[in-house]
Amino acid sequence: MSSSTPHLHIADHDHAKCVAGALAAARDVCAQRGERFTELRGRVLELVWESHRPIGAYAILERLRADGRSAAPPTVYRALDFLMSVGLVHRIESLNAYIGCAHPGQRHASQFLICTDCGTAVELDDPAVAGALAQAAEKRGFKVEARVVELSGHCASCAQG
Amino acid sequence: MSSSTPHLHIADHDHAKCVAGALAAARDVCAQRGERFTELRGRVLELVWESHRPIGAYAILERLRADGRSAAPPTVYRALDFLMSVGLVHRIESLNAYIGCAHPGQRHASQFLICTDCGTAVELDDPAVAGALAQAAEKRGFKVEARVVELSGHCASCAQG
DNA sequence: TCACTTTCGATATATTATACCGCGCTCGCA
DNA sequence: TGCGAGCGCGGTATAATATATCGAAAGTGA
Ligand SMILES: [Zn+2]
Ligand SMILES: [Zn+2]
Ligand SMILES: [Zn+2]
Ligand SMILES: [Zn+2]
Repeated sequence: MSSSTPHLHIADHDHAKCVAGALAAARDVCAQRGERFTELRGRVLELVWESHRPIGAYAILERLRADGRSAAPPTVYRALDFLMSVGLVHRIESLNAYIGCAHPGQRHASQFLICTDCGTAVELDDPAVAGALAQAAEKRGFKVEARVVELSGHCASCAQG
Repeated sequence: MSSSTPHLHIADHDHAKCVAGALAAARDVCAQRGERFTELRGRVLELVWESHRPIGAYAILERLRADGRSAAPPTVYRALDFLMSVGLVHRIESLNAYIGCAHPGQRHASQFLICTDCGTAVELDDPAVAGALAQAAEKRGFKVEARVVELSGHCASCAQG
């Protein structure tokens, strides 16, 4: 009910393939890094990829419980922390929510375009933005370790679909 | 104790003047917009400007109580919401904290450089960054309404002062 | 002074996140 | 094949951040 999906404005796509691809990439990344891709971690990643909208930790928790599984907040946060540590999930700071990484296994910057109408978040890896940020920081002698770049507004479809 | 100030790496400056300037600008902004700059709002703004480090809502709350004033969380959040609504304070999403705006009363973009060593946050209004972001969004037909740009790392002084 | 609006005090509660403990499974290795 | 070290996870408790709501007080304009 509350979560009946507003139209997904991301160009139509085969979302099952989308999720399968994410899970396959996850297996690869973990194998390469000698990390364990457990059943729980897989399920949490799957839930994060349920849509292209950022999802909150407690929403993930509810879905785990709906699976019949016993779960508490640490269950979710541990899995999310792991998935973030290996670069499979990003945290959206302005929403306290999590989203699957669009470029798993690749070194990349990310910038998010978050639609406040349909809720979707698109991850960019825009070199001009990354470059401008790097220059701005360097100019002030600042050594960057982490970047949060989140633009909120209206996606192309919602703005005037 | 816990909050004994680590060295402030912002180039030495007369911070009293810094705070006084912020309060004066605040009066102007509120007068221009027909908003009331109450004693509480002034005190909260002063506390936000206590240093150039982002400060949490509950830290502000403690200081209000230390003044002998009765205060609860809504006291602080109302004042912060007001100050943000008139552009005198920014929220740092990646820290759940608040900082005084460096360009009150002016239309500006802002990007923050947050030092994880000394805690200071510097607000930039870098046109190249703003331009690159605007272009990246426009290219995808995205209408931007709000921007969160926060780089964490080491400031020039801390990196190798 | 009176009606109206805004600000504020106060209480309760929601939402997001972490600290900690102990068990059992996995995996490397003898 | 058995064993120990470490990791992942269930479970409980609690911390940290934020909002909903209501009524009283104070400012505002007529
Ligand atoms: Zn998809
Ligand atoms: Zn949209
Ligand atoms: Zn100053
Ligand atoms: Zn520093």
